[in-house]
Amino acid sequence: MCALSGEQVQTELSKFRSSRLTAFGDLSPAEQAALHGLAEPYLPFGRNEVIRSEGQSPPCLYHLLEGWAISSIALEDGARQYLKIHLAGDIMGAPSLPYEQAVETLTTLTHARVARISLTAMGKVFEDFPRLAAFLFLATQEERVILMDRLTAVGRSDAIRRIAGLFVHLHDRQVLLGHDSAAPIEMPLTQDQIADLLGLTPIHVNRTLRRMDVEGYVVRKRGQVELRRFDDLRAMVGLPARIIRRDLSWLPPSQG
Amino acid sequence: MCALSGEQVQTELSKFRSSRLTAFGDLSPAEQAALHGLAEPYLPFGRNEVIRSEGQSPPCLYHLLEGWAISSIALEDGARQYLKIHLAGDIMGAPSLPYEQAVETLTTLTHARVARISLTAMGKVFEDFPRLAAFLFLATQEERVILMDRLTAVGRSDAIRRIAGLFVHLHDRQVLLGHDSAAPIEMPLTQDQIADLLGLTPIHVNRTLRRMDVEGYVVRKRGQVELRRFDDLRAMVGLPARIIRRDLSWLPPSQG
DNA sequence: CGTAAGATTGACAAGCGTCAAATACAGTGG
DNA sequence: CCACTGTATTTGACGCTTGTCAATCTTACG
Repeated sequence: MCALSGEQVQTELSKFRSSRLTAFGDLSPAEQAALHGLAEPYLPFGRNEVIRSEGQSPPCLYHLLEGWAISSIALEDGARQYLKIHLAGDIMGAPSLPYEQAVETLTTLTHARVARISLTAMGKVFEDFPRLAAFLFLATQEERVILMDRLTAVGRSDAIRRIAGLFVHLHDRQVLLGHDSAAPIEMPLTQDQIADLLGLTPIHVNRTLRRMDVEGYVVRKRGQVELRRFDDLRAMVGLPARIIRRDLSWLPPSQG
Repeated sequence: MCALSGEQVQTELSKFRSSRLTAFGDLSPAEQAALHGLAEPYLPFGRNEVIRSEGQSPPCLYHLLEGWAISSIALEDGARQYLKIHLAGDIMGAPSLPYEQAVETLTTLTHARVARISLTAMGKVFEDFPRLAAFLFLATQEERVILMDRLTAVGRSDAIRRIAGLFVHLHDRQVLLGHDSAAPIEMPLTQDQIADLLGLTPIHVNRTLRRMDVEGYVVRKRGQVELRRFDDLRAMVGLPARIIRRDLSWLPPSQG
């Protein structure tokens, strides 16, 4: 069940990047060990390869160890909506867990390493590590807010603001992963893909990117974008920066 | 902390509608008791009253016992995006839990009864009722998928399909709450509100609704909508019906 | 050096937004 | 019972953002 569509399986046990969860609090050694226990041997993928398609049954979980990936939903008329950009450390496929069939297609954007996550191991986390389970719960709420902000952007702002929002979002996430805040952000998406992410057409994305370039908001380079006037870009988005809460004293205590 | 903005507090202990969670599996008596223990005395609200505003700190959880409510995010330019319609039984405010300040504003659409949910009681659920915690985790993933489908609709379909999607979605949820599948659906939203929900203008919503009426898709009544040609409406949306998975054997066993 | 993917540009059309005003409707008070 | 009033719906005219179609250009890479 849940076979990966790659060819060969690597056996190196990967280091579980837990940056997304440690944002809420430090993990005990036992909790870290539990997280490590989730990951199975990883599979290597090339660029633009499908990790798993929507409709696959039963759905399962994946851990992105290295590289970029993206999740999408296809409409029957052939249109495609990109939902989330996955960076190294992300858990992928969780939205499909409650359903008979996978909801989203997972595709690599770059070369990537992906490990399947055992569902029973995930069940064990809820049983033995309540605080870790609560962290997973909170991380899912965070994902929900990211989607809410995206929906707000797509529903209520024009092309330039949506693109600004995308760049600011990617900037913030890459800084969290340790990138220099002033450095250009990595941007391996094509204009076609940006269009499917923001509910636009590639032609209009092109027009708008060019305008942002001319007006000095961004400098486009090969595979990356330099953000000038960053404060102007963030202000343009029209949404507040989301600040993670430090006081989570209502959570259960750490185990081990 | 987390005071409700209503005036008087009622003390009747409400029955916790757990329809959203029992979709995943039956709850043991102890689990049901734990759920009941979450709810505090409830507050009555009138129509179009704010339950809590975005920015409130610290954010907390609410249980909608009766009536309709809706969550929204405001952009700085005054635009507003409605995110989710809440029906009786829904837990509201969860997306804000990881953050310093509440992300979404909660407003009633009809007369409503709302109970605050204690955060420490919620923490206890993770500690003592892992299976229930996993149900909450899955329910959150479900909410995520609902948002993903909405984003797909707003990003990649025209006005009539978005409205069809809204009607089909409300139909399905009301059937889950025990309504007759063939009966007209309850629809207390104004056209302005439908516009803010779907990323349109009220004028265009009006034009499109009228067209749907003329073409025999819907019959509009006072506060409700009768869906004719339901299969055509569902097909128009272009997304598959999402079927909840029965086999959740990977979850921890029931307590008590 | 050839080829394909991606980016760019132009012309045109359409869906949707904006502005403004009229109409229907429910609830209220006299 | 009937004006009164605010809210919601409806309609029209017009324009802009964005989409569509088609072609060209650039770049990466074998």
